[in-house]
Amino acid sequence: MKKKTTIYDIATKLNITAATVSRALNDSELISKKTKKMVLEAADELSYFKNRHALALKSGRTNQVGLVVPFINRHFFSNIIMGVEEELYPKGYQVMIFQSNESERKEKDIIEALLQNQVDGVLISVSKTTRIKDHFNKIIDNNLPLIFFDRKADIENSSCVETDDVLGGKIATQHLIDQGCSQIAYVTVDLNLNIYTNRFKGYKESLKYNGIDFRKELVFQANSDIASGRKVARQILSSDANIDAIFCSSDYIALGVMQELKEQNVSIPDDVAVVGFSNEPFTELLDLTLTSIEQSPYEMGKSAARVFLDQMNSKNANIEHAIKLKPKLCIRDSSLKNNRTMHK
Amino acid sequence: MKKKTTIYDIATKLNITAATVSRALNDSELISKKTKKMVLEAADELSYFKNRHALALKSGRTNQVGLVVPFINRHFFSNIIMGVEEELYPKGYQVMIFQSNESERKEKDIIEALLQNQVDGVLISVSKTTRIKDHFNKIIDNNLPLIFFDRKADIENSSCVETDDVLGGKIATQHLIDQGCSQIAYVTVDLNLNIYTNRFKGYKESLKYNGIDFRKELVFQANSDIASGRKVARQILSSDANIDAIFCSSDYIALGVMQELKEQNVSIPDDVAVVGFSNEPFTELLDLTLTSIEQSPYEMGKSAARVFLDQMNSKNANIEHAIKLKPKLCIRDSSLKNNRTMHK
DNA sequence: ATACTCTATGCAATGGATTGCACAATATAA
DNA sequence: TTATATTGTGCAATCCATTGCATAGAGTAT
Repeated sequence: MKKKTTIYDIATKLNITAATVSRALNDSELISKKTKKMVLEAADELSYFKNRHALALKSGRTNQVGLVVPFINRHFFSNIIMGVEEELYPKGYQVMIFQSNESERKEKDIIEALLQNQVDGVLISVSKTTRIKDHFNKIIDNNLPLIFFDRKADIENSSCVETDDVLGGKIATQHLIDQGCSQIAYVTVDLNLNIYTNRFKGYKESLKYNGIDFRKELVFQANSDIASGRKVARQILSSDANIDAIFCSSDYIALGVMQELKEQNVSIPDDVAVVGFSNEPFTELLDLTLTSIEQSPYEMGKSAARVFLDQMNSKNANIEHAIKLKPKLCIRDSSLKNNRTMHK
Repeated sequence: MKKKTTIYDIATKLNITAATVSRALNDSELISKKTKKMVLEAADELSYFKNRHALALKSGRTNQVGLVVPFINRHFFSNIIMGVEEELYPKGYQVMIFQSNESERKEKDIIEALLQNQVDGVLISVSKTTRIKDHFNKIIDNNLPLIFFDRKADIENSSCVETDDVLGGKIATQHLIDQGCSQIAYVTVDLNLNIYTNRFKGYKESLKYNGIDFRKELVFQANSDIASGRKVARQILSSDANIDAIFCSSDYIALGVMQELKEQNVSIPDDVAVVGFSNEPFTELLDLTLTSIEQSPYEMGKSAARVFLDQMNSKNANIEHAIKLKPKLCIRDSSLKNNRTMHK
């Protein structure tokens, strides 16, 4: 097993001290050009590279940030990651990516590991099963920037970047109303998460604004996947509710709903208009394209990264930032009752 | 700025030495139960956590592995990541995920950073622009396990896990021939990558096996995206070649091809059958579902992780492993000429 | 009471890089 | 030639946890 090269090896070889080597490698002005050149050559020859752990130990800083998402293989989250990296990589930060798999237990473990790694900050979208929040407070206690994105927890001195989900819920609902719908079913996911309660709030506010009574029996619950969407569609169809639109708080649910409606020969959007949420890529690949709400995950990632940088660069790591990104309605065939050909 | 708690803080508080604290925290049998209890309580009270950098420095091991993919937001790669994590997380390894963005330069930087981090091994799918391979050899020189997955480079003492792409190319082509096609256009991506040369090889072998002449003019080049697929479809249609099938070495290309054929009123699969590669999730969400080759990325990730563990646990880190995973044909509407309804 | 085990703990070095302070060597000024 | 700057290096402590070796103190046997 070959030993790794250290500055001591270089020093011995050149008959100088490690201190000089260190200064030379860091291009200190105290060191003569001749020595610098010597050191650089020797370093190359011995294929030396710095030991980041020694650095971290000495300096207390790592230039690493922790990034925690529920799942990495969702378009939404992987694009957030892209955005964060894009912003942080040029500034010399390494992004350590972890997935919680929606497990509170794993989320705790990850944060423990991040703290052990002495990361300079944590960016996180909380797992939907998370109830306790000790692990978040630990981050704050250690004076590290804590930035939530999309899904947040209520933690003092933390920041967050989120979509204006209330607005998202509103514009989707308003759009359906504009299309002439009034009996709009709403399918929600776990109401424990801020994003879903906010979308729901937007839905209700929009109904009220348009003078339409909110009807509890038009609200359904599902998980964010296709099968669950199919199931809820069957529920809706077999209920007494005489609906003319379904607003799903997830594109996957919407897709399942559309598949089921199609099989049951319900015409979309004429009998029932459908709207999803998140603007997953598949929404425009479908033969019957799906109207959805774009959340700009890439921008969200960049924004979260910038908040982190802000906090790092200001004296006080814990100024709270709160950023809301505007969602955008992407109108497609599944909800557009007139002029379909125009948008084909 | 609050200082972080160390074992010395705990030692001072309890009037014992750091050595004792360290042993107590590691549940050493040398330490009495009473002392252990005291230490554990104090540690909790001071919200102590281990400094991994000190550990790494001392032990020379980090229990971290580097995982490098071209892009994180591709279904194929993100599922490989899932597989790797699934296998390595329970064994106490942290997976550091990086994306090269298909840039040789960034790939080099990442590997440099991984070495600085003293990772215990590297799993990588090489960027398609990578030509030099010094950075890979550096890993081997440092006696670290190097495992390629999907896209590999030719490096001595490294291991690799790949799809049997030749077989993939064969079964897709054979399927098209079985459907009665004989003038099969082939669309390839960057032939610098092993995966694409192998798929191409499979295509040619299959033609030969079936006594069909290989025709150079039926081979087209494109990038792995929808727009490029549309473009190549236009090329194919406007060429003299009178084809009855298009085998695309990427699902994204196949999707673009299908969109374009549809617009030009070419019937799929009756006039032209289409087959893709990778079995991206959208292939079965389309109205006209796309036949494709499943590569089981999740399994590939698990397999790569197991190779890493094998190498770690054997004395010699550089036994070469070479694993080929069997691809699977997923037959869908885009290529199935008869009995379409059966598969609806 | 003496000699001899154990048991539980302390001491000190180690790993790699940084950095304030001291100092030698050289250059400049008087 | 002597005093004074100016450069370029070296010394040693530090960051935190681990661990081989030494040892104090308690317990046991004779």
